Amino acid sequence: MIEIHRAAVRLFARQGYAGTGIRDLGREAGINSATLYHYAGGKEEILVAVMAGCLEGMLDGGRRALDHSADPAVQLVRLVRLHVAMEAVNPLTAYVTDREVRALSAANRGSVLALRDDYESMFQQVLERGRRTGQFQIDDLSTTRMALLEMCNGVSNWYRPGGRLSVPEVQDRFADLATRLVGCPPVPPAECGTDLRVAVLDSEPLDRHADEEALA
Amino acid sequence: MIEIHRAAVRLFARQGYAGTGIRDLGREAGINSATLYHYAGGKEEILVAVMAGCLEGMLDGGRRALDHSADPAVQLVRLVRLHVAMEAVNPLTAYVTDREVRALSAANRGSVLALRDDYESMFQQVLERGRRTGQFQIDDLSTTRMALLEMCNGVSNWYRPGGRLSVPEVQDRFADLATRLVGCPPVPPAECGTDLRVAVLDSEPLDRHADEEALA
Amino acid sequence: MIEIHRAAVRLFARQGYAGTGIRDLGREAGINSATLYHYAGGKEEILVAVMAGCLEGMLDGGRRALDHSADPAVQLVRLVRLHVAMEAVNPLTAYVTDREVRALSAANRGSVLALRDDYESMFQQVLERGRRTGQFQIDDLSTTRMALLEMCNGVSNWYRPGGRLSVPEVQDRFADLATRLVGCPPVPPAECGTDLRVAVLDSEPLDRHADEEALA
Amino acid sequence: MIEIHRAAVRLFARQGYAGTGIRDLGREAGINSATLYHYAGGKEEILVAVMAGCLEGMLDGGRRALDHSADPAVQLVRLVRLHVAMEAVNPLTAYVTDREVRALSAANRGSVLALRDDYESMFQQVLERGRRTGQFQIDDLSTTRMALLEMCNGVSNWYRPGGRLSVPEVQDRFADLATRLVGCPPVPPAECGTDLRVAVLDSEPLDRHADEEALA
DNA sequence: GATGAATGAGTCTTCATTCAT
DNA sequence: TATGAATGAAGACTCATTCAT
Repeated sequence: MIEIHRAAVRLFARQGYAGTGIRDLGREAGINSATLYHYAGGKEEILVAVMAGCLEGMLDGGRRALDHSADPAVQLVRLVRLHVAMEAVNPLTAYVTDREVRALSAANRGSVLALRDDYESMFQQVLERGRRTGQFQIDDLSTTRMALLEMCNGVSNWYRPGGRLSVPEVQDRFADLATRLVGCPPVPPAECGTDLRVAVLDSEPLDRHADEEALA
Repeated sequence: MIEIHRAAVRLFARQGYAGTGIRDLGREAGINSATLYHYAGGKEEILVAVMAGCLEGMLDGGRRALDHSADPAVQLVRLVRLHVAMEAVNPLTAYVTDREVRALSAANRGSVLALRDDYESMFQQVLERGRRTGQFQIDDLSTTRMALLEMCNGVSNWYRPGGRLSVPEVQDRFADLATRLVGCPPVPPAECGTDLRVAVLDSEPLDRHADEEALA
Repeated sequence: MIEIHRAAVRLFARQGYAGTGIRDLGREAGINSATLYHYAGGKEEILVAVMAGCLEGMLDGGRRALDHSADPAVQLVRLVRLHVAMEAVNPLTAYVTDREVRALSAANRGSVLALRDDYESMFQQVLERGRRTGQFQIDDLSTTRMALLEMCNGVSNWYRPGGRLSVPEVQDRFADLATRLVGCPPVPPAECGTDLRVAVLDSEPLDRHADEEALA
Repeated sequence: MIEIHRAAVRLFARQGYAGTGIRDLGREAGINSATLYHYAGGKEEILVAVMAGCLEGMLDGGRRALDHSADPAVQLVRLVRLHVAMEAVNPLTAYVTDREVRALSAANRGSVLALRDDYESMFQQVLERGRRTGQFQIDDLSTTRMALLEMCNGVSNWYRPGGRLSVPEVQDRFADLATRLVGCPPVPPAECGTDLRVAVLDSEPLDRHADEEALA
């Protein structure tokens, strides 16, 4: 049930997975904690479903970004725009997906990490090709990739829908920052996907009242 | 006792604060869990001590960085070099300090956040002055500050002492990335503090056997 | 659940509140200690419920005793007969109610003491009026009230249902002792409420096997 | 060490034996809890010593009271005057002695109860002889004895040195109440021991600041 | 004589989970 | 479909006691 996932994301973001009880989840979702098992199958199953949904959304978006053009600069900007939009539109889901991997049991952690590695390898490949073509001025490829990803992941730490900046504004800023980071000129708007949009995930809580200070 | 703090940081980084029991802490430190109370006074006290030690170390370093020169570019690079060194030399302590704030009770959270805000305002001020002097090309100041800090904080996610890169090498890379981010030319080595070093914190675990996969 | 309260009264009377563990309570009630929380909500909640039930029973009885007649001598004897019956019929509950007030946390202690003060003020008022009318020969009112109440409270220390004396016999004795104490002639049976009876409280243990030596 | 016993009585009266930790005792006495073992030998040993001291004091006084005269009325009044004085002069010690018997382990409980039974049998014998001589009008001897003792024991619940009444005043009141209870005329002052005094026990705390509300 | 260090067993309470209804 | 009841294990923390110093 969608409402369960939303309640879970809200609480996991606020208190952490380990710090959230199954009764908290039930109360937040408005159901009995035993009913929660009926629908969602258990605490870890909820977390896995949330993470899988988020990572698959990012993978889908990433593949579409790469398909659009063969130019590494265009690809990078489109990847970043999509990633940032995902974080900005679904900050709580993205936050939980990024930070609670360690809470998973070994088996689930493996499959989630596989998805994450798939996703991150897209960035790696684009950076490699951009350096090979001479478009990117990158000193250490791995360091740059990590820095870029951390910078983008961080959006879920501070951005909230309805805040000072619109999602496209955030995308513009980060597209600019990303090209600076790799040392290539800005990509003209025509090609960089200013129209790229991202859907609200099922697991993303809608109510903006209760969790404004979720991440302090 | 220092060994307790080290054990705590090791486990908090691996399993999270809420996911770590005080019996786990005792076992990791090689003492009875009751003895732990004798020395450290409780689970949250340990976390607070670790965080305060880390943040005060960063504040001290940051103040020294700013004192050295009035040039924003120099200040920025020195701030980044120190911050990155702190994260690279004490990755587990920095990681825990960054991510477990929500686990604190209200009173402790307040004082820890005060320290963190003090620290982050140094970056804010340097960026502001650099933009005012025209040395930095910054679109949105707040976004840039967050991106910069997230990028630097991320070092503790992937760097480990003894890894492929030395700490000075990481500092060099991030100094370069930071100047790119703010749109200013590289700062000549003579002024940017290539000699800046950072001490190993008391709370940073030394043993590299047990936590290789700590953050997966 | 009533059985939990009964088990609690049995053990609190035998070992004291602080000397009784929640596992003891569970074992005595025949349930898991976690189940006890499901029903009773915690150790102190149990004690508060027991005390409130007892004191409210005494207050109700006391009010009825005063309503029956305006004659202080009649009122006194009826108060004493009811009080003594309550102690004799529910000795363990009354014993715990009287002696474990200090175990309560501040908030609960306040409300319990308020009930007790209400009850004791009934005695005070009757004694005052009896002295004013000249029916009672009382030297020091406060001392007499304390002595009278302690004497009556003490019944729960030594009386047990099914013992040598029946409850009405104990009532007769104490009615006599009370009139002696205040220096007034015996009240004729017709008016003094020889028919006053008291109900067994929900919290009073029924089983007379396990707690014969409860109060030694 | 006397100071340890005093601290213990203060805390046992306020929080109960089971509710008082050995570290509390140390803190109250101003010494380390390990030192306490050196002098006093353990928690229960302290309680036993306090109780024994109190009961032996009462036994001594009781024997002297009986030796003075063969008249049951005189004996009763002298017993009561001494008992009440003991409770009034040493209220905390008497309170603890009366109420913490159940906290003792079997062996110690036996010997303490033996002392208490010895003491109470004095009252029993006096009452018996008074009834035999026709001086006392007693219905049920056992009930009267319990009522009398409870009434006198209760003094430690509400009397505090330095309060509204002096000790001799309390003695006067209770001597009067006791004769009323047994139905004999007042005993002339000349014979009833208006000069009977009682010593402050070693275990009785002196400081009246901290424990005014000890027994609420 | 006095204490800090140390601990196993205990404290109350909450946990995730199952199951009969 | 949905839940109250139930529990063993675990949560953080305190206990009375011993012992080397």
